[in-house]
Amino acid sequence: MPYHHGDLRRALLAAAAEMIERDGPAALSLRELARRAGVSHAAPAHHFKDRTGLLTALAAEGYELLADALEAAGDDLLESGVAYVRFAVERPAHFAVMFQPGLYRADDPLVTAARDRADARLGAALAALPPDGRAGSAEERESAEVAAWSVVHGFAALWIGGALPPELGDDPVAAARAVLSRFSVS
Amino acid sequence: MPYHHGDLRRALLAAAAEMIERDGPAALSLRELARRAGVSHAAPAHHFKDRTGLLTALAAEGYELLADALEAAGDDLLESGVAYVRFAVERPAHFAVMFQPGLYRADDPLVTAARDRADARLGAALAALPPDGRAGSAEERESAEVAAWSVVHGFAALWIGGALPPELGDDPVAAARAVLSRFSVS
DNA sequence: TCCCCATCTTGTCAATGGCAAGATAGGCTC
DNA sequence: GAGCCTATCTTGCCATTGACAAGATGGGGA
Repeated sequence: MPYHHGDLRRALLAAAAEMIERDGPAALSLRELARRAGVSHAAPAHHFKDRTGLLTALAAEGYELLADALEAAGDDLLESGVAYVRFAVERPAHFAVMFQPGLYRADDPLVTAARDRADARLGAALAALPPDGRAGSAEERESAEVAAWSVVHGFAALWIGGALPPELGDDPVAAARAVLSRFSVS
Repeated sequence: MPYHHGDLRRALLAAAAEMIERDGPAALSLRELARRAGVSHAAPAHHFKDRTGLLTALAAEGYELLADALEAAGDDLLESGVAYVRFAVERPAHFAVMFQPGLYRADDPLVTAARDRADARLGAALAALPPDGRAGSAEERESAEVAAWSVVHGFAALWIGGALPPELGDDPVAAARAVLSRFSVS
């Protein structure tokens, strides 16, 4: 084992995601991460400063991945919603950290930049709302966009939390497509 | 200060909710709780066994409170949704714990009983869907119910997380009413 | 060749959760 | 009213953790 790990930062982030996915953000231990990576207990501190710093890096990475997923989905509203859910289900650790701003430094430049990118993609998809092009007042439009975002986010959160009825099946993406396609705003 | 606190269990639960509301479930410290209640560091263990036990009690209390709120809202779908959001905003600590099953013992009898009660009330409100009484297939009905629940839950989660645009104002209940009233399923 | 600095290690400290053993007191029985 | 019984609370202890300080290592550039 070389003195220099070579890719410790990435290894720590991956191990952290795995650990959070299994036992939640509260169970994340820097020392346990270090043991898994085969380095000393103080090595992570050099890359992330402290525990909050690691979670901050995870959140930034999460927003980047979410932006990528939304970008790949294009401007179609339904496909963007499905991509949002797929991201949440495939990266539950990132998702859990991202939407608990108290866990990390939400005003970190890397985080805000990535979040802005994701928000822009989300806004572009929501611009397709309503499909027929008729727009009401600004308040009505705002309410409709928030409603659309809420369904998608709520479905993802409830699925991850295991709160949804088992009748939906075990494929979250298919279930999301079925549920979201039934949604419209008047 | 008497040797016996008199109402330590309730005092600890209240202090825990306050603490979680400020800094999240991860920041909850049994010893800090004990200090605030003016008891020794091991006193909480008698009432809750361990940290997980305290969070389990909080989750059970949360489901009871949610069931109460839904009960007071009656069978009206919109009012039930607003009540759901009001509960989440007024008791963010309970809400945060309840929907992170990894934090507590989700199979605890007190938890499952309270959750069943809340689920029953939720189901009763969702039975009013769709308003015109025309029901499609069982799958379509399931999708519609999950969609309705998802909007409400997603709105509450995003509001608590501070992720929603400030244009919605600072009154979550009014904003929820505006957003949810614009929602319908086809 | 030599030095600089990013990377990693060892050592230490306060705080935390959890367990064990004992002290206290309110209430019940007789 | 005397004595016990048990829920409640305390003191003491240990392993683990996050954070910090100081030092070791070695790759890359001047």
